[in-house]
Amino acid sequence: MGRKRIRDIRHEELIEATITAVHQRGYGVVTMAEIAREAGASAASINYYFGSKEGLMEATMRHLLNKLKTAMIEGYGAANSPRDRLCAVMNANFSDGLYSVPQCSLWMQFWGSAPYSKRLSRLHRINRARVRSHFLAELRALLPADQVETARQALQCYMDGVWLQAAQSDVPVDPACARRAAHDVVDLVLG
Amino acid sequence: MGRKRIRDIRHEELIEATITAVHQRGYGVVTMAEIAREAGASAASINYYFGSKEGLMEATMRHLLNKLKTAMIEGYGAANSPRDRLCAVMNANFSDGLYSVPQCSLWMQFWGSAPYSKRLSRLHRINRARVRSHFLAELRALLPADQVETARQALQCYMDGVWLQAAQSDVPVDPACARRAAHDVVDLVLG
DNA sequence: AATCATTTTTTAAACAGCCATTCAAGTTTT
DNA sequence: AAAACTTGAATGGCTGTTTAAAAAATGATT
Repeated sequence: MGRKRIRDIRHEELIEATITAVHQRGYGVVTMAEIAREAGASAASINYYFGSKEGLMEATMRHLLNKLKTAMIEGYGAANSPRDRLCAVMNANFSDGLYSVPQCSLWMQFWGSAPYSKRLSRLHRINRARVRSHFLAELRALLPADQVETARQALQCYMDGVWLQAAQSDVPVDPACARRAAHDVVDLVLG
Repeated sequence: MGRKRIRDIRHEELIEATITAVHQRGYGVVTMAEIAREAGASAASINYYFGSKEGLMEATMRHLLNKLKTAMIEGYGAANSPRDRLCAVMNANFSDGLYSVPQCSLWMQFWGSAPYSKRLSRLHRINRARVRSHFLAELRALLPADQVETARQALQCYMDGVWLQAAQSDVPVDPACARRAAHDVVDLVLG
């Protein structure tokens, strides 16, 4: 039990430091030394735990994707109408623990880097496919077949767009407010 | 007359090469040498014409922003109802000359880098404000006041989201198709 | 047309700096 | 004692930028 403790603690610390440091300095520019300083560790220890810079980035992305997945599953279970389940997907993306400027910033930087890394683009593809199929499943129960795809694109692109905007905000964003706006958009799309 | 020719030719060549090279390799990773090779020139000549790597990037962004501005003004003049003008803004963003994978890719990378560069973030802010005010002006004529802001966000975020998606596509995108989808979304939002 | 001084354009090579990664030598924990 | 953890320092490679010198274009003068 104790054997695994330190390893887990360092993993979390370094991933949190990565989120902060990447947000502050930019994905392509941030250095191992900066991330290490943010975590109060040394650059060498990052390689000890993650093997390489890319390994750290992948682990950080996995961490965020897991948070998203968890939030989604949680909200999905509580909802019991198609419309509520649609909103649950939105709520997950705009949940308190996920929808913050540093995390949206990181997400956007990952989007930018994904096309150039096999490992990152795989994660990206999987996540996008999951969101997509959730949307489709609910929309099919609510709209005529020929409107489903338009509605899905509108909702999914809206979600991405909001994150993109949040990533560039220089003031903190308000998750509750974003959720309310998202519900308005859902209602708008459902007519 | 002939005096200015070479300078202008090189500017265009290098900017085109930048779009291609950044799309292929990524904004944060692409090197001066790679861009130069793409243009059939030397890295030193880039500095001769643009002063620095950042100068080249700024010039490239300005080039794209100008294309967008031109396309927008053009379509705006031809439209003569609020709804058509809304579509004109969309059409500009999805016009044949602008809506391509490499250019969307560049745009996304630009979004990611903007927060870390005074010069780039200024360009970004100006462009976003222009789109925003165009949307608001038309929506005010079409919707009750309390729905205008929701509708604007839905449309603007949708636009950004579609670009984001295009940037990650590994097959060419279809501008005409994107415009049609955008019109559907406009109609959806207008009810 | 031909010459030649001047300006503009081009690049190879040198420069200076930075960074991810490795490694050996320590420290701490089990 | 063994295993796990930590890091300072060395390594090797790569990058943007500068420089100096050559090549090409230009324009004035003959």
